[in-house]
Amino acid sequence: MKSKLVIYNTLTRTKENFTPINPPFVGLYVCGPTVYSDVHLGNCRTFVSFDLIYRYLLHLGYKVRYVRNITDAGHLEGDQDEGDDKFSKKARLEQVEPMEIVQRYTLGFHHIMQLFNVLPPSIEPTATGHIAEQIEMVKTIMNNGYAYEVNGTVYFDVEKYSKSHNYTVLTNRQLEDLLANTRDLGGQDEKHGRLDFALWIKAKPEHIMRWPSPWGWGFPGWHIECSAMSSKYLGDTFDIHGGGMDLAATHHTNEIAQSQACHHVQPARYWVHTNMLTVNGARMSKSAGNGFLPQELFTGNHPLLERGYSPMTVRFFMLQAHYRSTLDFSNEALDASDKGYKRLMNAIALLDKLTPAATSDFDITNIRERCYQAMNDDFNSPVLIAELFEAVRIINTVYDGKGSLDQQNLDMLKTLIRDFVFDVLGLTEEVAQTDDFGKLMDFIIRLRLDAKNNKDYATSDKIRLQLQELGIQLKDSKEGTTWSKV
RNA sequence: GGUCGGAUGGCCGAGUGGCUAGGCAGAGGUCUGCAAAACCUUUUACAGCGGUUCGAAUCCGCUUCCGACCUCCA
Repeated sequence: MKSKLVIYNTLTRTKENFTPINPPFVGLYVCGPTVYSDVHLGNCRTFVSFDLIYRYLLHLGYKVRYVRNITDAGHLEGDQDEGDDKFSKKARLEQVEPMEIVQRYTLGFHHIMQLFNVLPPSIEPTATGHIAEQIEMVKTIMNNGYAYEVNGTVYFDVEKYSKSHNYTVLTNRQLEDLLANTRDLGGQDEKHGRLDFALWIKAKPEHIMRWPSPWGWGFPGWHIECSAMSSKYLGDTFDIHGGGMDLAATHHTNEIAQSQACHHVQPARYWVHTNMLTVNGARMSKSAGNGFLPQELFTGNHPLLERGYSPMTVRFFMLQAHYRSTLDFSNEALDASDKGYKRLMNAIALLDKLTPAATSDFDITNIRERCYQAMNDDFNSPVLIAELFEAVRIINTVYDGKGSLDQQNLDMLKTLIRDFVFDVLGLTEEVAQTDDFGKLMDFIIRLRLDAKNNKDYATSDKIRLQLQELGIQLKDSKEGTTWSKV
């Protein structure tokens, strides 16, 4: 296993060598979507980023159990531990059952993930499917003395926890500062401490999504589901826990506290946080109204978009930035990625047309080594892509007859492309050249060649221009004619 | 206000104490019936001011600006 993989760990704020607890197995947990509305592009970036991580771990030969949850209960409007959960609110607005909301947006999420060629996780557990586990966990935390019940709601006692544990381990903040910036407890507030958060919430009479518990009818708090489900499927301590950076300060901080209070161990060894997608420098978010839905991006049907971009162009765009950097969205940047992606794919399409020579002007081993170096350095996909464009130049040069590859290097080049472009980056060719459409194109190209051989340039140009209007670009060369979608 | 992270050429975006990132765009050239593509060459750079160093865009300090989190968000 060529594994000198280093991963940036939010817990230590440094890059660390990746050493699984129980190799070759790797446990990976990622906080999934809350399915009360459509996923926007920023959400997608996180899942594409972890798809890259998952794919590379698989490529290295690890047996990865990838758990990514669906939050379908307990996520409140405003994190004040009061009011409605997001599903009930949306359901009331649309006059449907909350679980209809859950179903609709879960299906939508899966559809979008497929378009982005994001591999499904090994297990995709839901919060509503693990109510019993969550209740058990809350009971244990209470028994361990880190939670208390008030009128059917159970709160986590942050103050008590922080006497023996580092509550702010992920964010390095001072507890006093947190306290200073938290609102005053009102007279009617049930919480003992300002930072306390709900593990279990008493259902109001009108609340539809509710389950029986030792504390009466209620529903789980937002954070407890991830603790309960990650420990159920990956163990009390597992290898990697991931999510968007925005979750670190609250959700993940509380997850760690709950898990510690329950199991007396850190839940995850490596905490990985992906950065935000921005628009004009500001974070894309649901509430700011600057979010794109994937469908709007694909069709170009949005005021900020000049045209539509294909899912693979968008995936490529995302992978051209490192997952821990913000990525700024713009039409210009998408255009550049679109052309770059097509350049990459056009070169790959030429790969099968290359004929091996007796000698080789290029050494693919070096490029391969650099590709691994890039990915081993905290999954540096932009550097990987830069290396792959080196391979693109080699392919084009050989195709132009200005350089040669022997059989061994040609085979290595094909393996390199398969491994890194398709397996690790998860890119796909959006138009297959071998299907019926491709056969049809071959036929048209032969017709045009006949015309050209007869010096009937009027006909050959007509064919070329007509195809261009249909969005298909012909390219003549010594080896023959190829085509690509514009 | 607190914590954290940024500021790289026309745009996006890597990286690093001395060696070309890459993509897109621009310029010139080669090839070509035309077109496109490809290939070659090439212009524009590391926010500002100090300091450390033989040498800093890269380390340190200060300044300015920006963002994220601290209230729901991947």
